[in-house]
This record gives sequence, C-alpha cells and structure tokens, in this order.
Amino acid sequence: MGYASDVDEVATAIADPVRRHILTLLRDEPLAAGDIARRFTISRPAISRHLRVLRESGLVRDELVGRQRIYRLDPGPLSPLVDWLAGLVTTERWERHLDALETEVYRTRRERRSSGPAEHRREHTA
Amino acid sequence: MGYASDVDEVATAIADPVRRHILTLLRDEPLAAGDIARRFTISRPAISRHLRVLRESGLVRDELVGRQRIYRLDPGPLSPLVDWLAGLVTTERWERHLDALETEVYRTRRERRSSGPAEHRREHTA
DNA sequence: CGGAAGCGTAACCCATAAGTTACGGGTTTG
DNA sequence: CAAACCCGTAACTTATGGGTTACGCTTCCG
Repeated sequence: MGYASDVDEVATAIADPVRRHILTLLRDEPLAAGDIARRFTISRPAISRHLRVLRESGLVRDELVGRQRIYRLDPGPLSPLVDWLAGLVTTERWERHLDALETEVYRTRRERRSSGPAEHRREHTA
Repeated sequence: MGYASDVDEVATAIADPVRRHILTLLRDEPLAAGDIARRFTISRPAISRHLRVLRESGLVRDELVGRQRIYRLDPGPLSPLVDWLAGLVTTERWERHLDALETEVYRTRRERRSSGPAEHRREHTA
C-alpha cells in the first residue's frame, strides 16, 4: 500500500519528452550534467531542473566527480508503475469471466448440493 | 518509428492520478460517465474532460447507449509505452557493448571492403 | 591566487492544465 | 410535449510546469 505516490512521481517524471530522452541517454551510459545538456537545444538550467525531477523520482542517481556531477540511470522505481500497468492489461477481461465463473459455480453448488467442484481448469484460453 | 507521439499522449494521460483511478475503475467493468463522476469529489465536467483526454489517447473507447455514454478500457495503446519501459530496464548495460560492436563492424567493413563481418564477439567486455 | 569551467538555484515570464459554473443538445418518461 | 435526466462544451479562473536570464558556489588550472 502507499505505492500510489511513488507511481505518481515516476509517472510524472516520465510524462515529459525531454526527461524521457534523458533517460534513454542514461540507459546507454552515465553522463555528466553538461554532457546531457549539450545534446539539447534548451538551456542548461532547464536540463538541470529536469534532472532534479528525475532525481527526486529516484529514476536517476547522481555522484559528484570533481567539478562535474555524473548521472546514472536507476530503473528500480519503475517497478510500481510497471506493476500497475501490468495489472491494467492482464486482469481486464479475465476478472469478469472469473466473476461470472464463480457466480456460476456458486449457483450450481446451491442447486445440486454435494457435487465436487472439479473440471474447471482450461476454459477458453484464447 | 513515430511511436514517440503515441508514447507521449499515453504517458501524459497516465500522469494524472484522477485519470489513473478512472482507468483502474474501467479495468473491472465498463462504466457510464456519470457512474464514474459519482465516485469522485470533483465536478462532473472535470471528469468529462479527463475522459476526453483518455479517449484521445486511445486508452478508452466510448459507446452511446440511450442517453448515457459507456466507457470501456482499451489497454492496447499502452504497448508502445510498456515497450519503451522494458527497453529502459533490460538493455541498460548491454546495449553499450552492442553499439561498440556495431561501430566496430562498420569500421571494419569500410576498411576492408567486401569482407563478411564475422569474428567480432568478445571485445573488451569490461 | 585569480580566472575559467561546471552546476545548481532563484526570480521571473508565459503556456498549459485542471478546476469551477453556466449552458445546450439529445433521450427518456409521465 | 413538457419536464427530468445524462453528458459534453464553452467561458473563465487559478495553479502548475517548463523555459529563460542572472547569480553564487565549488573545483580545476595557469
């Protein structure tokens, strides 16, 4: 429980195209803030703020090396969001069928008492 | 190619907590606009606009039934985003080596024309 | 040690997004 | 057919977000 705010921060972080592009850059290799900024047309402070959002979401970790700040990707915080997405796609239909199935089972149970509830695997898997 | 804008629309749609909650409601069963609005404290027009965003992102399909508009989830448009996320987590390290490998292949190709690109596994993996 | 390099932050501007109330069009119903 | 219902849209207000310039701190280097 309480994942909601995590999902929210990560989802917000991912919602911006610039931040998504930063993440894809960081996917390949760690980069200094300036190296990242140089790949965009927008100003360096703008990138700096995007990096802060990413940092606060946990998607990125930073390390000071000399006078430059190295950023590297940390995909861990994606998990709650990915789980949420997975939950959306998988149980969508399914659950309704399970409900229907369950209802059916109960109804049948009530009607003909004392009949073992076997033979219920392998419905329409398609 | 061109998935970028799809990802953007879906990512934006998902970024809002109200819209995420609407999606989870629709995961279990189709709902009329009013039924959805009734589960929130904000006004009905506000929900109506959230529904429009979801509609335009393709995450939701609507059908007019009498005087009410039934919304149902369509998780299809999530795929590009999910793919992008998957790409982030899996190929994180890895890809660098592939890139290096590929570059090496191209370089070699240019140098010695018409020589098949074999023998290139196991460069400096460190 | 003084200047340049590298970054983050502050202050500000502008566009967009989210909320509200008011309204209008289509549909059911008495 | 008039009233009630369901729902989207318009007009408007306010909050939020992303961009810019100006500035300050720390670190490297001559």
